Amino acid sequence: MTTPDRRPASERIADELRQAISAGQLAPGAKLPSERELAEQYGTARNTVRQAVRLLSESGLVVAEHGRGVFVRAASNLIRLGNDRYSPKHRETGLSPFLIECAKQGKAGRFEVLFVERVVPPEYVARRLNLPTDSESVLQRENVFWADSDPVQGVTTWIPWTIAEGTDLLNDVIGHPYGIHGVFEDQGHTMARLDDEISARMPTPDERERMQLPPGVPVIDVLHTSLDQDGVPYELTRFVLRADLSGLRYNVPVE
Amino acid sequence: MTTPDRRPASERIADELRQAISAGQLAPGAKLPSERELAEQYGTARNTVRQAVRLLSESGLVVAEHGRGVFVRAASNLIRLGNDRYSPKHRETGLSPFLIECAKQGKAGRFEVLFVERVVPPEYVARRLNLPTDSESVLQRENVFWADSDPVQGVTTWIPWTIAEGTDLLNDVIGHPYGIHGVFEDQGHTMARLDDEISARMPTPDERERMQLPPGVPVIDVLHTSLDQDGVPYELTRFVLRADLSGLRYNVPVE
DNA sequence: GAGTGGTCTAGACCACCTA
DNA sequence: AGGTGGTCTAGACCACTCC
Repeated sequence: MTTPDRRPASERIADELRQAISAGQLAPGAKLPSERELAEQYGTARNTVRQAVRLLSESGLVVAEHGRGVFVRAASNLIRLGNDRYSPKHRETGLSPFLIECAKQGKAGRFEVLFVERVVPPEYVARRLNLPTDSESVLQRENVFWADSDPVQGVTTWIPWTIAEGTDLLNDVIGHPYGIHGVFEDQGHTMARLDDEISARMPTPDERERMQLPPGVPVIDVLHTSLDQDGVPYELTRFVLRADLSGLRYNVPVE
Repeated sequence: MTTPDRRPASERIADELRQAISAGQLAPGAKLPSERELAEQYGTARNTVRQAVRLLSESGLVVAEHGRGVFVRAASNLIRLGNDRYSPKHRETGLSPFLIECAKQGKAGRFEVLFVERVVPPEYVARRLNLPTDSESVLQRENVFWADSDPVQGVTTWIPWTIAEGTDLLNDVIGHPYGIHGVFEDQGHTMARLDDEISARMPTPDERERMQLPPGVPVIDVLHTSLDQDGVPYELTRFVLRADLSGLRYNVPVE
């Protein structure tokens, strides 16, 4: 006689499915039996099976698609962004670092401009850029980046109004051949250092919707500050990345 | 007449609670009404309230404690590790970078050694260290780091056996005043560059247990490679960090 | 229209915490 | 003992997909 499994039924079911997946009986892309079928197989209520599926989905093993079924998630290469995304050596290609990385992975990258406006900065922006929070002291630009048909990044950039005023940065489309950072250089700010603060968290409901995030996928939240040749911060960008499709990489000297 | 809210009741409830939290009516540490009370207030079944609480918990706003209640999570400063964790300037303190960071945040840091053994390296380790996978070519060391009473990091280090053999690295306690990296320097490897590959994901059930992770908290997974003065990789460390208590920071030159 | 996942109900019992 | 969250049941209807 075997020892009875005293754990909750939902965990037991999740475990059996997990094993079937790692054993290859359920290959990436394969469809699981429907929740109603599983409930009957295991002799439980459908809600219990749903709880099991949620456990798997939270650890990123499966994705539920409404009206279609639950599928084993295919492992995919991460698009890695890192310190070299601003390197001058990528200049000559005329492509933004995101598009270069997409090309490497054989994906089609594109982006949309959502919002360009002069605003009052949030506190965490003002603090890092040494600006006041009591006036419209920054220009805010918002973009979304896509790889193939997946939205993978939300990007918000804040630029001190004293720098942005009267430049191409106010337009949706940046005319400068080197993009936004080309404009900064024309204004006398060359990026000498970057300061990236990185966190990970679950997405807000808003982000979940905008990035079409499957449940159980976290986001990587990067607060990037650009520092010029004099150590002055002149631009701050917040990247929110889908953690299942992207990552970061820093290959840097030890100082 | 106002437009009826057509979203699911669970989302509506989650939203109202979210607003109460951000408005400060429910301060950090405060206890929410019990699920049964909320169900009655909103005129729904308890399961619906539970779904709402799950949504909040997944975005890290609240924590449910079995038998006690659901509490607004206190915002806590992140312990940020980054490129300067290996900087020689921290040498003189005689503290490891993790302990320094803990001290800054006013927390008590400590660590445990779980495992020190010669092993066959996993493929991703062998590839980055240019080692074979068909022999016990590396020394593997595992640690857990604590801040106050919370386990915040699992750390696994792999060192080529040719470097580790006969050194202090085989012992649980490293005698060298500069720690593990002091030993590497004695062996002729000074860290000139680091290469950190960063991802985020939900924890495995195993990690969830070992780090006592509340549900809905992701982990940050860092694969760190140390490169010496000749560009040779001589050590690889994998950090798994609780994303709710820790983050990363890279302040680096643009090359 | 048939089948799928998403949401919801109105109960029940268990495991844990506090008093 | 009484209250809390955790799990579970056996239904129901809705929203979406595919044929």
